[in-house]
Amino acid sequence: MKEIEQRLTENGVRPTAMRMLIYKYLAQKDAAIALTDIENAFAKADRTTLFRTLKTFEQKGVVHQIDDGTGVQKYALCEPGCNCELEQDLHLHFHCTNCDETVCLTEHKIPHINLPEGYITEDANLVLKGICEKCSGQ
Amino acid sequence: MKEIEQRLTENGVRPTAMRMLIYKYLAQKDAAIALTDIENAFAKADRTTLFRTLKTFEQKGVVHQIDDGTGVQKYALCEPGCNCELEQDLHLHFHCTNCDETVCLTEHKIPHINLPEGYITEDANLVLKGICEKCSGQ
DNA sequence: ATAAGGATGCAACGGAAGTGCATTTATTGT
DNA sequence: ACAATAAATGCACTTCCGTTGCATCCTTAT
Ligand SMILES: [Mn+2]
Ligand SMILES: [Mn+2]
Ligand SMILES: [Zn+2]
Ligand SMILES: [Zn+2]
Repeated sequence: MKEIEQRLTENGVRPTAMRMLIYKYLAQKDAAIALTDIENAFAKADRTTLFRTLKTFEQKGVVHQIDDGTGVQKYALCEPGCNCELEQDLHLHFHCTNCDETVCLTEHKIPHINLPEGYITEDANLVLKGICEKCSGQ
Repeated sequence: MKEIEQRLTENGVRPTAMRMLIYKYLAQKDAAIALTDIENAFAKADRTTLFRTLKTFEQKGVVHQIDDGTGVQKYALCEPGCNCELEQDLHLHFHCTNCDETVCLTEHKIPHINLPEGYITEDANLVLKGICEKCSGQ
């Protein structure tokens, strides 16, 4: 718990009780988390607070947002040393169509694509979909 | 207009007046189209009809859906010979953060990614974001 | 002409993101 | 310790988009 407090402080996020709980919750999950998930896990807290906590985390580089194509925004903790706010940690994400979970594949970066003249690429999002390792029974 | 009728019929879509107009609208646009766009273009038609038309088109392989990360579903006509319903035409998409338009880059396929053991990839979505050729003034 | 099936229109629902404002809690200066 | 200030939280409400149920209209086949 002390480490969480420190981590938040380092990133310029004031470590309130709520925020540390949310951080802890994110840390113990290996899949990306939607606002609704947190809402269900913390029934007592207000949705707005959770929403704003995620936005604060995102802004301060504690989490990064993931668009996996399901239509709901998900979030995952940034790796230590991840510079996703600078759009330099373009790892890809995998969405399992069986268990509906999305995970970061931080080791797999998005390959560089050569576009025609005139296109200036500033960001990229690559989502692979299929069956995850848990569900494939492998 | 005759060609549109034929195209729809070929794909097993009954060519009603409304549907041909929507097809024509999609054909004359070079960017991906959201339901709201069509709604604005055809003020007289009902949202539901337009919605179901797009779903029918998608199901019959006339259009493919595009998730560009903006949170709104977009659609674009399938290239002749595109087998996107079989998930074999995995071209990438470019979303311009300046003009907010999204285009198909049908010539650029999503590169194959080697995943760890256990992951079975069945589909992929790659969206590049930045400045499009129109907006870069190039 | 009639029956059947498909297309369209109207109304309503639901999920999720987001905002304004009041209230509570923490921080700072005196 | 107290007042002033700022930040965090909670409540209510809104908007946007996708989606569904059901009634009606139109087209097609018998
Ligand atoms: Mn990630
Ligand atoms: Mn496309
Ligand atoms: Zn899975
Ligand atoms: Zn542009």
